[in-house]
Amino acid sequence: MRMSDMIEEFIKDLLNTDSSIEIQRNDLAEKFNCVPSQINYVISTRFSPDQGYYVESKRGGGGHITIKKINITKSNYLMHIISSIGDKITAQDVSIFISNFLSYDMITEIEAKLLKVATSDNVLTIDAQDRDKLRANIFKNMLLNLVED
Amino acid sequence: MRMSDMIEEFIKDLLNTDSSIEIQRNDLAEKFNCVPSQINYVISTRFSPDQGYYVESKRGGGGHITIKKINITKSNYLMHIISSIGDKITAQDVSIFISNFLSYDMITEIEAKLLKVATSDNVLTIDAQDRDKLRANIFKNMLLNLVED
DNA sequence: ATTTATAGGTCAAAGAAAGTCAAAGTCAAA
DNA sequence: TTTGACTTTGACTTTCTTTGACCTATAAAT
Repeated sequence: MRMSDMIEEFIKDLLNTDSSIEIQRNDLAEKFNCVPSQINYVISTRFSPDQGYYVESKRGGGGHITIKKINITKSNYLMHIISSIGDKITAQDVSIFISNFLSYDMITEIEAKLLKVATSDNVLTIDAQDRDKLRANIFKNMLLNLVED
Repeated sequence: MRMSDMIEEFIKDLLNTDSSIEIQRNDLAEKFNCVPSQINYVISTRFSPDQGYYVESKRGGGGHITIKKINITKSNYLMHIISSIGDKITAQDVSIFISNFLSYDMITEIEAKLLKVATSDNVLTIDAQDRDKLRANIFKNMLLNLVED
């Protein structure tokens, strides 16, 4: 298992008992035997606002990083996501969204699989230049259909 | 015996003990003394959706290829549908399939909507010649993931 | 006030995998 | 014996992760 994944898991575990946590970058880096900037990498790729997290930090003595899990309603969240997606999206970004929908219990496992499959690189067998555009279109339209009516 | 056949056999052996496996392309290539892209060839010719396999992968450090074998006996009907669909399908035919699934209570309303929207003409914004082919691919892969596992 | 120690932030390069595509090879059937 | 489907190979590309050098902000000490 990748180091990034382990760190991500560790943080998500913390967030499971507490919706807002405070970590110390250097401590965490030491715990996982990695460079401190690795923590930034994990946070920026797995705990972005789009993913429903709010992050703030403070430098200097007693510095720390606070990560908060935001709670929003399903249709609000979905609508927000839909409008935030531009006319292109990568498979990775889709996958981030999906794991968040899951962690918020907004969709079922099967629905997650359907979303993932219908937008995956393997399945979208067209020129790479056009793929992200097509993917955004499919994804947004599928999401629209998940918004409660 | 052809190398492709040996690799195919090897992977199928793995899948016999485990319905979902994760391989490392380079490792496997090394094991068989072939170029890595040979693995892609084997996967694309022997582990397609029509053959009951779902494939996904991730690049970069810690990258891997996941191959999932769908349990055919559990969902003969769906597998039959999947393999009966050629490499092209129209939106109309998809829609017929979907209403059948619904009337047999094989899928939920939401799943039906997801299937429909992900394969609709409006959403598949590519040249008409390629659309039915892409649609078949998306549809089959989505169905594969509805097969209970 | 200024300095020093203590955090965290940024960014780009290097590394680690996998994907693509087309050329070249093989082999059986026509 | 030519053709065409299938296979093998490798150069090149893309994606994701790890690492480290350098930068900035804050607090504590002087």
